[in-house]
Amino acid sequence: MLGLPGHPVSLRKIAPPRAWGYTTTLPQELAGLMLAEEQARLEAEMGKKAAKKKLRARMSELSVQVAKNLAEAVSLGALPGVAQAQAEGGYLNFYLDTAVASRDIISAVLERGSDFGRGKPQNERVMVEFSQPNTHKDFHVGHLRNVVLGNALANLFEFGGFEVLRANYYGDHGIHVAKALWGRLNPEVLARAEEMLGGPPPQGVYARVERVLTAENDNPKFGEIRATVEKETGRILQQLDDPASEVYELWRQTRQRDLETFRAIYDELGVRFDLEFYESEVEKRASGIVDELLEAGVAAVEAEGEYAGTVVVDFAAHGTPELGKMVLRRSDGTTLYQAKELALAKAKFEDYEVDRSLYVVGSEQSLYFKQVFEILRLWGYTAAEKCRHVSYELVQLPGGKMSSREGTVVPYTAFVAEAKEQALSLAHERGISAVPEEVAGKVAFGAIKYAFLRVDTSKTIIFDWKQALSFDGNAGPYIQYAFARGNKLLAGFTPDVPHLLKSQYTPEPAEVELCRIIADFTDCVSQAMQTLAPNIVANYMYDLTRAFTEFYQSCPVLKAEDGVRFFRQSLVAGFSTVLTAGAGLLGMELPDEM
RNA sequence: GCGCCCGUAGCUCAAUGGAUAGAGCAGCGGACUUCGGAUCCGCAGGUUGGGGGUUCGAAUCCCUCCGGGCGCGCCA
Repeated sequence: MLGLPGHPVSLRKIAPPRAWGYTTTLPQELAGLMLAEEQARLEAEMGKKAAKKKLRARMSELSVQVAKNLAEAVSLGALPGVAQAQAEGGYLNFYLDTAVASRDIISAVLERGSDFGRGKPQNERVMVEFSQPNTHKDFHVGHLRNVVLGNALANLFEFGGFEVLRANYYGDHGIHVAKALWGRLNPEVLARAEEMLGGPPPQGVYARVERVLTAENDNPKFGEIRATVEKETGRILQQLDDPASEVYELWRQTRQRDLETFRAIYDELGVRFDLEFYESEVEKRASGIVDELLEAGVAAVEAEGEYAGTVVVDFAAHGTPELGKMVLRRSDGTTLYQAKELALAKAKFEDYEVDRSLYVVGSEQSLYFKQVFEILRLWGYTAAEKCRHVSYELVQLPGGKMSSREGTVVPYTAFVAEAKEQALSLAHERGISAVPEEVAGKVAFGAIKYAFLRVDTSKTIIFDWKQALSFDGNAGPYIQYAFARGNKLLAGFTPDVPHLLKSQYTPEPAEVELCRIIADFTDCVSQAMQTLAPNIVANYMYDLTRAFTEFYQSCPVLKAEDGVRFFRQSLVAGFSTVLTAGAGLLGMELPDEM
């Protein structure tokens, strides 16, 4: 539009605190081009650094001048909605007519309602696998990050127009189960071993047995017990596959009990799954999968060396030596975990015809998933290209890693109970004695979910009770509180878009700012989806809420005269709509009052 | 040893390569007899771990060093 052949002009939104509009850095880019020749000459003369220094002032002067010239050359008529073009420093800014832009965006929100920001149907099916808890082990706050994250991602893809299948994959089989069952079957022996070890045992049978198996202790008697445990857990593991055994029945019952516990947690968190896979089921197909991979030439029997007799995928033979080797079947004929993973992946592709597959799993599995996806690719699944490991860092304690063996995990139930109590006591402090349990729950879960989601997934969360239970400032309840306040301003209000579009009201700066942020919602959600980063939405929610409270502070709504009140109520309604949509994406509930 | 990730204010975190690096907490000082004080406003706090490079422009990209986390198993 500015007649500059061959040079792309990109417009960006003006950096937030400044104004509502678009900007281009074209003047600076042009200044750089215009002085390039001279710079080359100077560089030869005095060296690069000195040349740059010398040209710096002229460069910025020139870009200012170019910006001015361009601003004068722009014909505003050609740019609908733009009120003025202005040179500022080396930037060329296009400012929107904020009154018009504000009315337009509020109207758009009120018209589309809860569909505002929603993507067009993509005609593509994406499976999001998350949570994957192990039965016979405790559910702790580390697992919570996964659930909350996976759920938010699934919501984002749904909102983005994809058909989403939420999948869970329960670890209900394997050595950890055998260990837990041994502890249940041999409580006296376990207690005796713990006596020798001293110290308080950790919570949960699995953790207690695990401690006995790994603790340092020189007592020969203790060594005997340990040897017994090792032998018997091996036996239990085999019996798990024999429905006639007594162990099998115990497994069935304890497994069922744990699955119910998990489901109660998901229910409480407002998370549902479309599909539930079980390791004990998938396992049955694992061996056949290994045969298929052998036949396909992806895997091979190892002839010699430390892996002699196993079935491995040697990535060096397939052009990706950096992935090393992956063993699929032991030399004794039993399969490894990854064989189950591949069997499950095959089912996902074939039975559910997924186009994309997301695996929400901790970052420590990063190499593992590279290997798995590469095997799928070698196997011929084109959808393997669209498999993603959604990696997130662990939740740690100030003293280091959470360890069930050392009894340092923060159990889910204790944490949630504490959060609810905190919500109630804060309400009491504020003089509201009759807080409905329901509201306290929403506030507590809002705080928890927001706390986990606002942080970039690549950052380790150091769990701190005080901080996790902070309900002030940049926290979930701040957002909920604003919503509750906004609600009060909407009693008896009915949106009327045609009327709004005719409004002659000139909004105050706080109102314009709120509108500007509302207008950003669409970009926010698509960026969050594309980068698999729900924290973008969480941070957006905070910005949006902050703009609202500033508006609330400076612009009376109910007390304003009719025309102004109508505009402001429309704005509040738009805010509430977007806030509700964003909260829905994060899996956060917004109480009508609190 | 090799690979991946992280390092931003005292603490916890933001910032599609773009303008004066922003919030919350903690600290200090304030707020209209007006729609809800889980709120708002102000002050103070920064060599973006160090160094080099690329670029008109770097917290962001590249190299290197330092510090921290994780992974590299016939575990799951």
